[in-house]
Amino acid sequence: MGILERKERDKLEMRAMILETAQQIFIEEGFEKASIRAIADRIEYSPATIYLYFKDKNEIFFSVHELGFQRLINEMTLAIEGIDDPIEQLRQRGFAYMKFAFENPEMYDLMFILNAPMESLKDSEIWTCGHECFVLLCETIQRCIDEKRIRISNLYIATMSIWSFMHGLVSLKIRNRFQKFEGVELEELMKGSVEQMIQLIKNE
Amino acid sequence: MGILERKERDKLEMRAMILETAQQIFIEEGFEKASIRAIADRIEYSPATIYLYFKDKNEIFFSVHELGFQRLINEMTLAIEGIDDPIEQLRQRGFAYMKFAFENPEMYDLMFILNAPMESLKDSEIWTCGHECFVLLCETIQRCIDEKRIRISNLYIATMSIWSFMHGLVSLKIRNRFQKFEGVELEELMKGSVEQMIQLIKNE
Amino acid sequence: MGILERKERDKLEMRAMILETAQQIFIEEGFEKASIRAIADRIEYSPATIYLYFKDKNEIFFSVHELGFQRLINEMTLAIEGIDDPIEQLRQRGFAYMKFAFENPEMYDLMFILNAPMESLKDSEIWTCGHECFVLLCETIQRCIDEKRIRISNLYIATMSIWSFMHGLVSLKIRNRFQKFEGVELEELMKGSVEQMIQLIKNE
Amino acid sequence: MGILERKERDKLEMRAMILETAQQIFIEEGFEKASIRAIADRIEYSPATIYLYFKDKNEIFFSVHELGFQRLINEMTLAIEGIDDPIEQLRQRGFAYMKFAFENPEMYDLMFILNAPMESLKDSEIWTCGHECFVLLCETIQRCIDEKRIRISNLYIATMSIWSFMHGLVSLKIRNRFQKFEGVELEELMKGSVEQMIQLIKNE
DNA sequence: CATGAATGAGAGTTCATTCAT
DNA sequence: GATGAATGAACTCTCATTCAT
Repeated sequence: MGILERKERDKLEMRAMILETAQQIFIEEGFEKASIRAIADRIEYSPATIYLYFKDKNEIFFSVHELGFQRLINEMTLAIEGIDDPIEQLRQRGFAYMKFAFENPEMYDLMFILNAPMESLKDSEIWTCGHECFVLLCETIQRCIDEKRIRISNLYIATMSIWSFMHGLVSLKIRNRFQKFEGVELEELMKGSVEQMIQLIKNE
Repeated sequence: MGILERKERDKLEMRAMILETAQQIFIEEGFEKASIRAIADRIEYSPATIYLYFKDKNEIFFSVHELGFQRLINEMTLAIEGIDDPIEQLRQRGFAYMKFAFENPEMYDLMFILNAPMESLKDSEIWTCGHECFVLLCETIQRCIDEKRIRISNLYIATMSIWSFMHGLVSLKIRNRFQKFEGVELEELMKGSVEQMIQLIKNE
Repeated sequence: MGILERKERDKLEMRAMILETAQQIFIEEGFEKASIRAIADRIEYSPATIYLYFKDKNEIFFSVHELGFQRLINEMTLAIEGIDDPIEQLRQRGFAYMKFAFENPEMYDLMFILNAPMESLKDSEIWTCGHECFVLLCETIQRCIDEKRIRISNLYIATMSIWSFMHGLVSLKIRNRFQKFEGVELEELMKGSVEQMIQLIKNE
Repeated sequence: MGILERKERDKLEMRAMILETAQQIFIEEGFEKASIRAIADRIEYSPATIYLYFKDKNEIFFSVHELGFQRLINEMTLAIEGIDDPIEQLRQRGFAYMKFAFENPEMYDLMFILNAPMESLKDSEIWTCGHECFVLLCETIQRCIDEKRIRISNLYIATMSIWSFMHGLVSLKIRNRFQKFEGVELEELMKGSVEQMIQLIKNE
């Protein structure tokens, strides 16, 4: 029925609107400021309304962080379009990851640094969205291994190392621990580090 | 003179006491629980008194995180005692860093993840304590470079890369993003990654 | 006619369903948990629908408490089946009352303690269901008086006294004011009190 | 020191003021309306201030109900002044209890009907204030028993029965379940019931 | 020096109820 | 007849901070 469909669509739109707003607020003002009330104010609904669409605050931020992963997954997929060489794929995905983090630092925070979204995961559940993103990285690395293009043979170790390296880079930057490097064209330096890392793991 | 000196000494002692207590509380109960009132209660002074010694909460946590750095610097100094080989120094310092993080996760949080302590830095100031620690790492790496033991020649890039890698490892663990690896002897895997990293950067 | 009748019947069925559900919920989870939404959820209708059948929450609880009275009246009727001696009837009805209260404490609450159901009574109305139950007690007591089996001659005073005594017993228990007696086989003590009361009012 | 004493006194006065206000509000508007905010508004302090003097809402209402018991105990003590005959003491204490309940119905509610104050008692604690009041009743009854003035020999049963009877009377009245008797000079009838009860338990 | 007292601002959440559709 | 959507008005409680004394 057209009516049911429309209602369903409206409902989804409202959810999307809440999520979009929540996202905006903490991108602009940080996670701490993103209270239920603040969201409600901005969409010009009452706080109670929010609870019609989400169980509690954690559910909202878990959903927002899923949105973030959709975007990141998208970026990392686009990043290798038309590229066949697995090392080049790795490089491009690394840069895409960094770019995402710098363009959306609050979102990156939520996705990879804050405790909040993980706390809303019940024990039985799994960090699905994080996993999907992780799989993308694994694919590229698996190809690198299969084609003997990198000097690491264990997939787990390779993935963990590369991800950790990338996360360390961006999170130290985001949380302002790279002050010592400021003034030296920090972002250039970071890109240089990624490049260096690739040179190191590359076979020959 | 004696009087002034005593006053000065008293003041320092009080500061130290507050810091020690603040440290205790959030090592035991986490950052969230370490409210001004909680600290005041434990030292049996009033909250207002704390403001005689510290400008605000962030300043306290900045100072506490300095304590953390003293301990980390100590660990990293001990780690290389009697070791001359720079690569071995690097390995031991890496493990010491990891050990510190896992044994003091709340402190590591404060030192390298939380925004709070950095927010108390005025623009003119510098992250001194972080710097000292950083310098230790630089020394080892500089020796590695000088003696051509690693495949990186730029000190900045080398330090940034190695530190990022280490920080990524421990912070993803602390913030629970390594769920995918759980069950695979996570800590073993992490140590394996560090070892792998050393193999990669080592010359020959 | 048929249509109107059916509609009328449907309406009554819906009311009954709502009441039955409301009753269930607070028997299981207590008065506090029995929100309009909780009822609506369980019957799988919307909260708004409930307002088509009941003016407000109090009216629902008034009706539910009527259900309770139906059950209590039933118990008190069964209690004297085959018993002719009015004193014995009194005893059995007393025990039946106590039993009902202990087996349905939340319902007893609603019937005799909570304000909610009485608040829905307009001034002109009368507490009919309470009255019916009251009448049963009066009948037995009237017989006791007529046959000179008790030492009280005024029906009002006798009824008020006996009911008050019974209600006092069970309500102090339900609301946890008998802590001092805990450990002394409280329920035994209470039955002893009832028996004692009967001995006291009995003639000879 | 005078200063310390004054401060101590001020503190106690503030506590008393909060309690007095809390009491007023729910005497005037009922327990449900007696929110922390309502209290704060009336004393023209902020809600947060209340928490400087009381741990939480339950503690306030527990304290208020203690005040009530002080008053009740006082009334019940005065009630027997100059009276030696234990039966007469019992009568006077019964009337004093009833009078208290009718003059302070909301307070009686809190003391003997509402769950709230009991919930704030930890398991280890005991309902001290209720106990003290209870003891008064016991004393009188014990004397009645010792002097063989009543037809009950078991102190527990006697106390439980008499208290229950009295509580039943006043609580059914307070909670509006005596509608059937309205118009018959309800309060007279109730006093008649008390008198009747005394006649029944009296020896000879 | 130390503090008791106070607070403004804000948090998340729940509920009975209404009304256009 | 039924309801989805919405809300206003509450609720308790916590916190960093200030200031007169």
